[in-house]
Amino acid sequence: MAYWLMKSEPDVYGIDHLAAEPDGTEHWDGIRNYQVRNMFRDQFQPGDQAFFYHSNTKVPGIVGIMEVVSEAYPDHTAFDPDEKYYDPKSDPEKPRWLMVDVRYVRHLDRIIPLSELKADPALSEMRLVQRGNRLSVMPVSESEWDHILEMEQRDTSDNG
DNA sequence: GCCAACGTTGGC
DNA sequence: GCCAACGTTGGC
Repeated sequence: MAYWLMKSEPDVYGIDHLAAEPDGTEHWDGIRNYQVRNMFRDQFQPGDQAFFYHSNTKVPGIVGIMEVVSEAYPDHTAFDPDEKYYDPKSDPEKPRWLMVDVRYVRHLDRIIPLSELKADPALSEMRLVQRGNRLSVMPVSESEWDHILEMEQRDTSDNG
């Protein structure tokens, strides 16, 4: 089983949107990056776990956990001219872009902000905290995953 | 809103 | 195949 981190802007589609879906399940569409497409195609498996990360917001950070519940399949939004991420070069006969289904698992007990992830030496190898990283989906190692779940339980109050 | 960093496109 | 121009991402 693999671990992932997947970014979304909460104003567009946040973890509360996913939690409110029927069965907490929705497809993760709109990916138009080849590295991510290849990860979907070659590495994503049902049962994989993923952090839900809120980007482009006041406090960017990890807010919850979801589970991958499908293998990769064609992203149909690429075929629809009315869609924001329409790509005329993606042929339905030979789809260029893929998506996976994910299911809401839970919110974290607290948001773990990017600033805290960046400050933690144990996470210095994460793509997320490295300069100029622009991937919206990236792998997380098992040790990083476990470490972040330990951070979740950490008391961050000043005199706690 | 700014802008650094990066991926993609397309002329040559 | 090179690389400048352009568009996008996303933290700040």
